[in-house]
Amino acid sequence: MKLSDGVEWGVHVVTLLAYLPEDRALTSARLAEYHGVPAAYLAKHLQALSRAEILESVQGPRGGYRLARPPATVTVLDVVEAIEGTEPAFRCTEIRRRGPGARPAREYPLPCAIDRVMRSADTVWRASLGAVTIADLTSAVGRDAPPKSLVAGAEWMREALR
Amino acid sequence: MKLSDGVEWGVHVVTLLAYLPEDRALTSARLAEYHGVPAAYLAKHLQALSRAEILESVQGPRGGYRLARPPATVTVLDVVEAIEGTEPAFRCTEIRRRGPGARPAREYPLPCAIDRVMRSADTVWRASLGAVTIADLTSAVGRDAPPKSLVAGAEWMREALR
DNA sequence: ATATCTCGGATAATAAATATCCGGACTTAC
DNA sequence: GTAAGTCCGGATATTTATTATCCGAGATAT
Ligand code: SF4
Ligand code: SF4
Repeated sequence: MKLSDGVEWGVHVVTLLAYLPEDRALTSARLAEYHGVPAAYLAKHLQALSRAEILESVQGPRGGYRLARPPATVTVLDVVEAIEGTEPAFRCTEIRRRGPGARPAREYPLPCAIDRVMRSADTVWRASLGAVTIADLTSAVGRDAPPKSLVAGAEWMREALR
Repeated sequence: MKLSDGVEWGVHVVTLLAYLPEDRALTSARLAEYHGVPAAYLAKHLQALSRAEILESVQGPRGGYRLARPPATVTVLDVVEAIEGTEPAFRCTEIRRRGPGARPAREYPLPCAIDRVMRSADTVWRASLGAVTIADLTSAVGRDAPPKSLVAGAEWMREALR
């Protein structure tokens, strides 16, 4: 069980874009450069974020990606689900219906006890991620990132916007 | 993000073994037959459960696997971690230390905000799984499995034990 | 109008994780 | 003592995830 690398990238990208001036955008190549990750694969995840209405893309010269809505209305869960998908980590294979004790499907209560436990764990996991917004992250970054890093980041963004 | 199939199998196996008479054991082949899953692969997961001290193996004729401790002292989390491993689904790649804003490692607080969110979600997930024991599952099964299935299961076990 | 820049999607190659199989070591019952 | 039966660990195959490359459609600044 492992989350895709894209999840980390996605959260970072969205957080960075929260610092972007309104009405500007950053190109996928720049975003990849900033984070030091493979551009092609990041682009794929950016498309997913775009489809999920978390980012919006603007084409042509001076185009790129920017946030589609205010950081306070986007949760970490939104980003995770856009990239990783929404189906639960545990998928029942109905193995109880294969063995010697098998019965017709309608005799089984759904969902079974095991599935209930797994689902409930999945639910609290998602709830926990859903309780934090991107706005929360940016304020945390402002609080505990190294100051010099913030300055360098701001400088880089000025440069990237020409 | 997807849990290994072995997790479902493992939970089922441990639950079934809770019904096994003291001082007997079920062979991995029988367990695979009962659940209708590939024997060789199930065997691998059983080894993991054995290493985790959840099952204990007895070799030679009349050997096989049985529970290593009472069902009430084994949580679903124990089984999941034995099979799936204990490391969190989100592993930080330290991408913030690759970009233009990069600083020497000691300037960064650990863990960062994003990692904290992910860790905390992982923690509640595990806590949720850790709150349910195998004993809880067996009583749930007794409560809502189809009666005919229980009878057939008991019959099968009698036969399997010769 | 047009030349240029960007995303969007499809395709292919590579790497990694997962699922499967097999032969050897060990234990037990007789 | 011995032979049958079982687990154990490593080798193999299959699937999935990641990375890289390409071209077309649409948008925009000039
Ligand atoms: S008992 Fe539950 S977890 Fe197991 S196969 Fe049936 S529905 Fe799935
Ligand atoms: S900011 Fe946090 S999640 Fe991102 S790379 Fe650094 S430690 Fe990992």
